[in-house]
Amino acid sequence: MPFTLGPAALAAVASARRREILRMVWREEVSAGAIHRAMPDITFGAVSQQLAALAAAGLVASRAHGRHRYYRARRHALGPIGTMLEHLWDNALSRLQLAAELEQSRRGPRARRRHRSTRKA
Amino acid sequence: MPFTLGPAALAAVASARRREILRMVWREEVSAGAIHRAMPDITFGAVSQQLAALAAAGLVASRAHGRHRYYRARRHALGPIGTMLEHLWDNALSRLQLAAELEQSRRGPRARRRHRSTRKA
DNA sequence: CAAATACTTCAGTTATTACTAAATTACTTA
DNA sequence: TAAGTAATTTAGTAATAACTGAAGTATTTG
Repeated sequence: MPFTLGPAALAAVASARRREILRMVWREEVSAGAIHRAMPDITFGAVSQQLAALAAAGLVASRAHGRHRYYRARRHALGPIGTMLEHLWDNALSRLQLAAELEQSRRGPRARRRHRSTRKA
Repeated sequence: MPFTLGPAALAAVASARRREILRMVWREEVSAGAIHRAMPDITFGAVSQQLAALAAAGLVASRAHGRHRYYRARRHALGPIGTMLEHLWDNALSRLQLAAELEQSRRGPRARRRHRSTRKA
């Protein structure tokens, strides 16, 4: 039983943010923290939530080691969708599209400005 | 240039409602009205909007004839996603899933109860 | 041309999703 | 065991998507 790719998987890859994460863990295991460091425009919590969504859809597997948790894509489970994503990623045009999408698709509240330590000496 | 399948296509097939429509027009041309008749739980307007979304994503083509408009899937444009959808549809299990999803995935306002003529004689 | 039919578009409503900030859990190490 | 680090979880907020009901656009037909 090689895992039947369901509607949840389609919903999961419909999000630009989740595709960005999927891409990071496509060929190697990456920790949640490292993924967050690569997308500093959102909080660690937000990254964790998206990882949970990908895992629930069966698109990534995870492994705990110490206080880290490593994620990797379950490529074989993605079947034809995996092929599609690889094409998408190979395509230079779509790299621009991704940037534009991430810019535009940002939902939810905007991060409040952090008071940098410049203030108050 | 055989149409590059973009992120919009992924978003389009992420919706259970749109997949249901895609399936109807997968092997034959079907008019907007006929599609609506097959899904009487939503309005004609809602169907028209979803058809517009599918068309914008390049997943369906349409042809006007008289006062009808006929839609059909652009199967070749879907590439690997098409394959995936066909697998999904062939699978008896996912047929049950679809029913459950359509039941649950309904968004937006609920249709207001029509006052049946029983009231007020 | 008026009425009917087939469909699309618009404005408004609601449900869901993607986030934030903060609280919490789990593990490691001093 | 206390403090620190890595991650998850929770409660609340904002933006978007899927609807409804109604108005608008063509096209056919009496």
